[in-house]
Amino acid sequence: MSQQRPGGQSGQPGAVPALPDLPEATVARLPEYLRALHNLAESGNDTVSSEGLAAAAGVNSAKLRKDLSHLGSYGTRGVGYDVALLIEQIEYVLGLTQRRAVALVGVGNLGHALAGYAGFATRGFRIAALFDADPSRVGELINGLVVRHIEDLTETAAAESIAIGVIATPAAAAQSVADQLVAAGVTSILNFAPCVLSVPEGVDVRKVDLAIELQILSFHEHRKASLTSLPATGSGAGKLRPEERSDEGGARRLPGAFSERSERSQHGPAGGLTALPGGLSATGTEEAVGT
Amino acid sequence: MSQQRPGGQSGQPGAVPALPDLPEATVARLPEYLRALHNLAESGNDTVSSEGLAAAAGVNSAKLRKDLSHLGSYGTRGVGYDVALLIEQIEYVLGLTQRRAVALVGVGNLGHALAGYAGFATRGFRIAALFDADPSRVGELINGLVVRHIEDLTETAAAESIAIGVIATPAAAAQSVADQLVAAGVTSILNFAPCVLSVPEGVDVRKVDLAIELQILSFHEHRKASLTSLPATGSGAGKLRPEERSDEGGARRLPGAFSERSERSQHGPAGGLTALPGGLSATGTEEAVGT
DNA sequence: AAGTGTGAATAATTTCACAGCG
DNA sequence: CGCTGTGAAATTATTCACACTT
Repeated sequence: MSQQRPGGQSGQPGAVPALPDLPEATVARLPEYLRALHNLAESGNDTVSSEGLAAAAGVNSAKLRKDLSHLGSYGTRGVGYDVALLIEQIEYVLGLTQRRAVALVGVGNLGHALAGYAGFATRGFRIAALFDADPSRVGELINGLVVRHIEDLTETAAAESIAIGVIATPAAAAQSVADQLVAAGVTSILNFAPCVLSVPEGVDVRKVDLAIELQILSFHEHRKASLTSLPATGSGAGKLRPEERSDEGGARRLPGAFSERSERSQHGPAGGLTALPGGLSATGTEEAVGT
Repeated sequence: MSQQRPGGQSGQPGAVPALPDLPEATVARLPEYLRALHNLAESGNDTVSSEGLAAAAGVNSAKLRKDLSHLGSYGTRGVGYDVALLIEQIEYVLGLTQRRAVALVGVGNLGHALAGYAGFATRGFRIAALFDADPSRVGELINGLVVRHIEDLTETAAAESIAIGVIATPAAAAQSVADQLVAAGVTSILNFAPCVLSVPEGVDVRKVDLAIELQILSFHEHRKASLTSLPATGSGAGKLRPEERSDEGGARRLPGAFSERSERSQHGPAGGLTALPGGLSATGTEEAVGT
């Protein structure tokens, strides 16, 4: 049963993939489920329904069940999912049974914060090395790790079996750092610099850009404001024209007045989640980056 | 022409929306285009083709054209897009014609880094206030701003017209902070704490979770490793079983050996982008969070 | 020619709704 | 009965390919 896509990418009929190739959207949500499950486990729950887990993870239950079904799923009808078993399964699928070594490049403002991030350790990773190009920073001790010069990257990457590189440099340096990471054999990169990286096939890059997140929020603010301040401007404003210099002041404070889709994609807005039933508080015990 | 969805959410036939309601996926990409456009403008280009802009933004040109067509689009056939005009349009749509005020709650490790983030200012936002719950931190001066106690939030939010709240507290405090932000009239929240926030309808929440990003990368690492280390294990390994205690050592270093889809969703991997044609370097001038 | 804008085709994702198991 | 697992439907997103404009 399950296993919707038997053959994977390779058309070869005989080969069975060692791992199911999950839809990307599902992969992106598994970590969220995992966190919720850990919270539940800590609260003493040893079983949970799709409804309960979905609420704790901020998705709807149909989506959750579909996602879990892709892993072959380990629920019991009429009962729910065994929390410990599901944790084990998801951690396995995500490759978290081994603690992966992370190299952080760029120990500026953000780099410092990341180097001190406790969530690294608690969620399956180990910061193994810090690098910077600035000689005046090399040698500095951060959180028990010494900052090395970027030129030592290749050597260190091999010695520490670096699996993931995190780029926290200015944009101007990011591509060069990425090239060096790739040359050192790193095939997964998390990029905090606001620029597009070009990497060879087989290398995964994920990007986090604070300003982009804010700009997306800004769009929705703009949208909400334009909907409320001109409630029924029947004519005019045919299209979008920068002339509308409104201050968007209109009415503040009216939650419940709109009816956008109540759930959003990816890391997007988690608005409109049905309030949690009872003891399943969504508030966890882990800390934010930094504390 | 264009304007695929004339009526917007409201079924009312007479009402014309002040803003087109763009697909979420498009909204999420507009900031990336905007950044690329600013880079192009700085490099002296005053016009760009969809091909060129797409390359600079890390997407393919068909997607870019479709995205831009949703805004009514301002290109010239046979020529391309006017860079300055497109910048103006996108900034308008994203609501960046006004500099929005941001309140940052939690000035720990990460909060400090965010408070010093230059991209805030350069990309349309103004950090207007810092808050923390820890009395020993209140009064501290960060980047020219004094840290206030969280209790002053409502008052300050009104005085400074805070549009967006950024939560950089431990997870345990995040829900409470979100409640206070909402109570103060803030309808957009960027959450760095690893937990799901429950907010009333009409409030947008976006989440950034470093550990989740790493775990997604971990999945792909795991996947790549299992594909290469057992190249043709015809039988066995029928499903996913945590027994496989392999070290995934196998073969390191083989870019170009796999053939995943060469482009990825949302903020996901930007792998496989065709190398930029000529002068359009994707490397910008902006800095990463922190520097 | 060169390159946008867009219908139509395809693919991915989400949601529905319910059969069937414990 | 309650709740999972899942086909089928609905929705959303991406890609193709080309008519059409400058």
